[in-house]
Amino acid sequence: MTDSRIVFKKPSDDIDTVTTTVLEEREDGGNIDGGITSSIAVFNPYYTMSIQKQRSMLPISKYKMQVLYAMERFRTVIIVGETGSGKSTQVPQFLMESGWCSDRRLIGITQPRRVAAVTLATRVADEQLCRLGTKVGFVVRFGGVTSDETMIQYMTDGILLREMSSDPLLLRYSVVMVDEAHERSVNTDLLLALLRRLQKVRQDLRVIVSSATLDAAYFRQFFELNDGDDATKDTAVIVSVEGSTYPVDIFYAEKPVPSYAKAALTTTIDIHTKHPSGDILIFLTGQDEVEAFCIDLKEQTRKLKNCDKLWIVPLYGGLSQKEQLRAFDSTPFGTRKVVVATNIAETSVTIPGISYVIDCGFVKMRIADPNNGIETLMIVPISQAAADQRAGRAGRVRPGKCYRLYPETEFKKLLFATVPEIQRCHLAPVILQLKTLGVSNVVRFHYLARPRVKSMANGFDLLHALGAVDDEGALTNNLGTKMCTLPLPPMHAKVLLSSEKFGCSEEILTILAMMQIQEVFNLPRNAKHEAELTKREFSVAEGDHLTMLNVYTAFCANGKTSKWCNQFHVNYKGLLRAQNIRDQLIAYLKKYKIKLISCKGLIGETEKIRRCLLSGFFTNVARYGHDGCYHTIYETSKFNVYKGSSIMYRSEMPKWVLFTDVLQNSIRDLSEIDPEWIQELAPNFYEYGSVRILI
DNA sequence: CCAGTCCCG
Repeated sequence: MTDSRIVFKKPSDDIDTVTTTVLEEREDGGNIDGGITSSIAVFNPYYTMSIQKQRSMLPISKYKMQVLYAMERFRTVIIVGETGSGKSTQVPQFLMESGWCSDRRLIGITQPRRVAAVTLATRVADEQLCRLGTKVGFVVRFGGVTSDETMIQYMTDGILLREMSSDPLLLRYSVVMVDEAHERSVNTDLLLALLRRLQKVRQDLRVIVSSATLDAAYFRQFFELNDGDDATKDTAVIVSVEGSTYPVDIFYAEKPVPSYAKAALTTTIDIHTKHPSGDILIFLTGQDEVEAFCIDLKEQTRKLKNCDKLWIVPLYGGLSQKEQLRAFDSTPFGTRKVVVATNIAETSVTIPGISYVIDCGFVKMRIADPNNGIETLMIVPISQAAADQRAGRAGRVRPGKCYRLYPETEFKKLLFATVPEIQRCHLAPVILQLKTLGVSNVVRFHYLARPRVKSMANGFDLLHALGAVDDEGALTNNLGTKMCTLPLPPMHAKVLLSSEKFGCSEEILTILAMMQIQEVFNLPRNAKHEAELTKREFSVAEGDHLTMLNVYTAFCANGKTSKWCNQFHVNYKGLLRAQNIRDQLIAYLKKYKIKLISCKGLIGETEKIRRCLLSGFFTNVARYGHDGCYHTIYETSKFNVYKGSSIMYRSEMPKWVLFTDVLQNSIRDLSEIDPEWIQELAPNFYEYGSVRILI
């Protein structure tokens, strides 16, 4: 441990950047005094009060008049407030109560996650003393509750993007509020850019940008950027940073710590004696590590005598809801809760009672290589902003401490902010989305953050090779427009749309649904060997995609029960989701009049399926090399095979494979292919004459 | 030995 520490300040300590900014106007300077006080909200401390009293106690309530004024006066209003300030629940109610729905138009609020849309709508319906789905409703992928009476509609951002393709002017809405804009996901970035564009033709549309951080200036600049039309030059910023932050002391390790578990328990933090109260949140990069760490903690607990008991909670997305909720349980007296989490605890889940955070400094992130377009799940250093966000989790109920398992010198080398997703991901889906909405020049579109030119070219190359766009880059009539509508990434959509031709749409439908879930098998550490054996039973020599088909078929044949899934270590939660997705895709196939044909029992059964997969995944093919690795055709990358792949059970590795998932340096979800098929199915993608291996 | 980030339609 070094002496270097950084002290997080309370909002009220920092007069320059926080308390003076209440409402800024750009045009006429008619400031309204916000009168910020330094009240700090903690984890719903008002739960004993009436709902109306609780509402009035929220920090945002003091800004009600400012919000309403700004909405009258400005077309875009940026609201900055911490989680817990009440902006997501209160602002829509302020607007509804002051007549913003009187012309039967809706206030729409977008959320990045489905659960948030549902829980916010439920809460607001409670506050309005109405049944969910009447005045207040929600819409998410697999359903929703709304009616003719609905005035406030919570939804996922994906739903609103989709709605824009059928109603480009969003005429149903008087106000659209984009919540969690600071997360800078592809969807929120696109929505903001599209809404800005829409404001030019819909003068009456109000946009609220809701963000938890102080980069309001960036959003404001974006909405005001003069591109020859200054009708959009009216934006107000309301900053209400009061939320729930207490000071957090930061401690750095002297040198980077290689082993999370040992370091955290022995050298960096003395969990048991030094600190009087507060639970501990530990950020690791992967689920596997989370489980391993929990086992370590168990060992420690056994060794402990005469000190705090530790209570061992893993938290990651793969857990069932019930298992996730264990992280919320309060601990018995004298017991300290230790939550070991993936980055799920950065955004999706907030655990109350945390006073200590241990930050490993890394995160797993999906990143596309702009050269070959291959998306890989990589372990990368976090940004300074992400490190501060993690630290902030220690200061929600009382002053806290954060231990960073790396030196301060390393912290200073980190990127200031996380690169927005649109600058890291594959752009083919983004291009399709914009094309659907009639953005003709996708390259010159006014992005919130401009993607790299090379990635853009790569996105177009793929869409062209798939047949979704023509030589001019315009959507092709049949394939292109259908691909835009399907709730699948472009390569997956291509596979589905060509499945009838290959005579195996029934099987492909199942495989694609299974490919949308994260893990097919659970391999618990305590029953690893047994789980391996049952997994082997399902495995097919030709590869993982046929294995997925096997699992789903067996799941259906055995009554789709959780009991069966547990017995065979199959991911029940995932399979139910696969079933939902499958049902939704069937509806699209009916709409497109694509017949459900099965190849079961026919000659060349698996060949049909693998050819069909290749019709969409021809960019992801690799050849087995003498070095025991798989190499892409132009030798741009080489990979190991993920040890959980079905083909690892084979005595001899297949010479050619297609892959549909990449983690770090390993390809996962492989199917064996014949290289002859590549030229047949993607005649224009590779320069066949020049590639010696294909001759 | 290699290693189940997180979400959206």
